[in-house]
Amino acid sequence: MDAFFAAVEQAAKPSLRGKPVIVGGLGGRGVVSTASYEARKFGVHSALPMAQARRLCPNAAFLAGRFEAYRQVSDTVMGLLRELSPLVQPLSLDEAFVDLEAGPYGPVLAEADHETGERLVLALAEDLRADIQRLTGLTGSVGAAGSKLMAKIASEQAKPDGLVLIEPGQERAVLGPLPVRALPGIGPATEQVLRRAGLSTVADLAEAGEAELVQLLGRAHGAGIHQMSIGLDERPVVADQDAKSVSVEDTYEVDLADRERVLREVEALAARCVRRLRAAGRSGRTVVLKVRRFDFSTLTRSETLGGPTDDEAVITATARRLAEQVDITGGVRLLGVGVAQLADYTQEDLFAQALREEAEEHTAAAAEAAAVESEEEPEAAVVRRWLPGQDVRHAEFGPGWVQGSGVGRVTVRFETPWSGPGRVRTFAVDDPALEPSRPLPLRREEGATSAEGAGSGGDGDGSGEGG
DNA sequence: TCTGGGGTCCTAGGACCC
DNA sequence: TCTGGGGTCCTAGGACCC
Repeated sequence: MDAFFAAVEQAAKPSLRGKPVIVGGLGGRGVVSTASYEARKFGVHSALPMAQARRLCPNAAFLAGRFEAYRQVSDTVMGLLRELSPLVQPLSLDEAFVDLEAGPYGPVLAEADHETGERLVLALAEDLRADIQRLTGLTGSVGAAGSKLMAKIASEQAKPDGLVLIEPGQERAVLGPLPVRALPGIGPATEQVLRRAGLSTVADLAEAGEAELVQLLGRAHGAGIHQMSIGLDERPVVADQDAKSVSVEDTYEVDLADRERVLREVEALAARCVRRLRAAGRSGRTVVLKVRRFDFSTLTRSETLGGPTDDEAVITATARRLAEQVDITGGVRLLGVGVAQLADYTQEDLFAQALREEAEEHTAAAAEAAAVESEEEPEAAVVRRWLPGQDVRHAEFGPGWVQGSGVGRVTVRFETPWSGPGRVRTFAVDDPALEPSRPLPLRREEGATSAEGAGSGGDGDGSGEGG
């Protein structure tokens, strides 16, 4: 999908169509997740610090992500891919490999002569792009080729809103002139190593040979890069696999200096991590703590337990213990808690879970009773956070989205994916007529089906982060 | 006003075991 | 009694991807 998150926002918010839109972390330490093509003209791109993006493109709409909406659209698109073949490998919400040979057109493609097969692939791809456009209003780009490597390269060349087919036999001709960075798996560090060795294009890599690349990059990486450089890629398309780890992390607006505060945050992160773990129906054996210090130096500490667990008390205590051992002098900008070595539920887990839930019910009931008796603690009024881009509904004015918020006011634009550009109104942040709402489907017809689905989103709805 | 969040894979050293 | 040789597991770090 082209500029996926930003494109979903433009589809959902008619007033933003044709305008620069930037989705990402809006805090002082945020980075750009996706910039619309209008914003890219100003030099804004993924991973750019948001502060720089604001300088480069001050008139853009800056929005926090709405992952439930992106997941809905993603489900629709992935559904279209599965019509082409059951063998679909999603790489993210907006990208996937499809093995056409494994699908209904496989036998036809195998029989067809070269030219006929090529025409069929092109027709399938154009139909797919049209279906995506029809069902979501968004554009996607397709790369077609004989391997995952070349399909990926082709789709990059096709963007935005295009289709590129690379014929078998043309691999080396296409790859040769590209910069080494075009190969997946070559990032900034590898690029530097290669540049120092005088290798800047893929053709240079092919010429260098496997021995030299292994020398420079190590056994696995070097051999893999060499294979790719000569257009060889035998990796199969593999259907969606179970996650191997689950983790949660937060970067704080201001570095944490206080040990007690760090420990409290670690416990909160561990609780969130456990919620995700359990929502996925998994348990884990290794608990990982991640700490990024004031100077951006990052360390991890881990502990492997005797067996897999999804017990919040166990995971929280382990994370806490790890956090007690790290030096936080100078301050901490990020904390993270993860669980690895995942397994599906075990009997012990279910048993421990039942015990704990029972205990929790007792303590919760007791706490409630105590709270009632001790005549209402002055529960700090939960100040609702209105995030730019967020979906809301007003009792009188209907559905809209938060355009901005500050000094006790929140500005809402009232429009929907199928309305024209809407008008703006301002309210007090605690206006009872205004409430957060779920994303609207981009097309009126679908939605009932795709929005509720079989809960494939896992952590998307229901389980919410509480308040 | 530098540098998110959620992942995957690889490497390397030490412990431990046979 | 200066030195083995694999294999596996654990821990830590780093590169990379979207």
